[in-house]
Amino acid sequence: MKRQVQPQFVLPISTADGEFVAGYSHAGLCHLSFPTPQTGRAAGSGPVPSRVLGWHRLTSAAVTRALAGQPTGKLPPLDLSAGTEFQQAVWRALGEITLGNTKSYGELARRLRKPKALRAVGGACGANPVPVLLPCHRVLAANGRLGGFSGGLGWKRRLLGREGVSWVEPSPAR
DNA sequence: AGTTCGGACCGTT
DNA sequence: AACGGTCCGAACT
Repeated sequence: MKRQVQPQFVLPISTADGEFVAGYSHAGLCHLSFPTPQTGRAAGSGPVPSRVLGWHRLTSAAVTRALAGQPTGKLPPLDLSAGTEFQQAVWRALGEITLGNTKSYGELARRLRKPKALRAVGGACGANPVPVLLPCHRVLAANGRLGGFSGGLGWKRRLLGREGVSWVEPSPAR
């Protein structure tokens, strides 16, 4: 059961690391994307409700602080309804990993009482609609190895580094 | 010590 | 039916 929740309002977030883009539904923040080479698309449809503007202020501040390796502070309501039950469970668990700490995919799977679903956990992390704020970058492979990252490993290294976390680089071969 | 291989396992498309 | 942001042990170097 998956639903397609298209963001109704799309607003930019300019940071020192580039322009992020936040998408909102009527229920809250439902999408956050990393800066892309081609930026600027203001795909806003119609006037933006003040309630959404308020959410966006929270999102902007949270992203800026997260990029600086600081606590995000208050977050806007998150609309995770686009995900399956399993994905939403993983995403909620992501929110419990505090700043500067990490968990492995296997540990997350165990926490969800599905110890053998560690691979599926990886997939769910990759489908995280709100990266950075839901800290999927704090999920490493076993033994402290870096693991993967949908947004590009460069971002994972950058985010972890700014939080003071150390990791083990993957072996050069592949 | 480190590295490669191969199977096992789960949710998603 | 096939693929992953995996893991573990075994068999190598």
